[in-house]
Amino acid sequence: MPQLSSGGGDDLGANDEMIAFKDEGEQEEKIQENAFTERDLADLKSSLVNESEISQSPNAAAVRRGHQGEQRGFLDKHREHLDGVSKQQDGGMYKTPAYPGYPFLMLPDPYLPNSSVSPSSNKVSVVQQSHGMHPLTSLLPYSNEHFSPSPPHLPTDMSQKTGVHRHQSQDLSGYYSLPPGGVGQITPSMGWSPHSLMLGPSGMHPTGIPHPAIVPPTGKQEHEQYDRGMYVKPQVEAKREKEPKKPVIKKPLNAFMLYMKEMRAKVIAECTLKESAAINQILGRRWHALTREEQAKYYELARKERQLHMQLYPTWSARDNYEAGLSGVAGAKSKADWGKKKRRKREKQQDSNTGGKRSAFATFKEEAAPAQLLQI
DNA sequence: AGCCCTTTGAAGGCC
DNA sequence: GGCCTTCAAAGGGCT
Repeated sequence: MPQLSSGGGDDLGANDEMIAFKDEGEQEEKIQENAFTERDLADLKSSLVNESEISQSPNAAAVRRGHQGEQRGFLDKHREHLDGVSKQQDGGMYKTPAYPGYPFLMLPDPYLPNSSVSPSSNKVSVVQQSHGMHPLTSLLPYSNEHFSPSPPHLPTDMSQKTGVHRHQSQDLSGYYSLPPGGVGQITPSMGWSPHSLMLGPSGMHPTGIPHPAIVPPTGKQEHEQYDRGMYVKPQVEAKREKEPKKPVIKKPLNAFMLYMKEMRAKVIAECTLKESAAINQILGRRWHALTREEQAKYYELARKERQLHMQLYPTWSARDNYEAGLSGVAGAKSKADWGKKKRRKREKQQDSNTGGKRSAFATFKEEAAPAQLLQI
């Protein structure tokens, strides 16, 4: 198993090493990249705005009018934001060998009505929270309060599955100590956020530690009906409750996913876009435009997420969610459906290899922003 | 209702 | 070890 082969150290993030970008002329390239990103974002935005204008968006014209300034403002803000982060993390993970603990501690009140941890947060609270918040807030539920140096609920030997061994990582308490004033930019909308404390019974880890990675088998985590104790059972779910199913433990988010969670709202606000596919494209490009240090922040976060996940669910394997087809909305897909999906994907790939049917979005991409969009 | 699209990264299986 | 596949989030679009 890969985990085993990681050398047994506490570095579960062996794979979190930074992607080696071109070293040659890197700075220049980075600058060009940023400049390009601006241009490119403008292209994408304007094409998308045009498109939405056509499709009767009443704000589209106004958006386009304020387009240039807005974009400029956003990029500046973005840089300031990142600068701020860098400053906050000065002496952080790459300067200090022993990572002193993350400055992640502004605890947003998850119970505030406007908090983006609300079920509808991603739809409504488009402008907010990301600033001044840090993704690691999501780790708060696993602070010292829950984690004693040797969690009593964790067996010394985690291996329960044959061939599965998820080693016990080092004392995490150091990671989750709460340095005074250590306020990062935590987005409460990120997966492992304090609101997970409100998880219903199905979101409760057997150890008693609630975890957002555990979602009811009936649906996507993002629906978050368990939020703030305001959970009201939809009929369908009430039905399903009759036949108890195993709670779903989701994969921990990787660095890019964490980045997306944090930045999505910003991009949506700035670009007046909602289509996730387009947003994700922009985010993907921005991700590449980040400096190594900036990316490192997210790799580190992701590493910690994995560590926690591993400690909480030592026997969990990513494979667990494969055949169950648990990522679907219904969450109750049959193996047959899963097989179908697999086949479809294979066929799709074959199609693309043989110049088969292309997605509408791919077509749109090429029409909207020809060569530039695909660069970086 | 449920899948698709789109992104990157992690993990697991297969050869 | 390299390659391939699946899943993680998100939400509009499409069937």
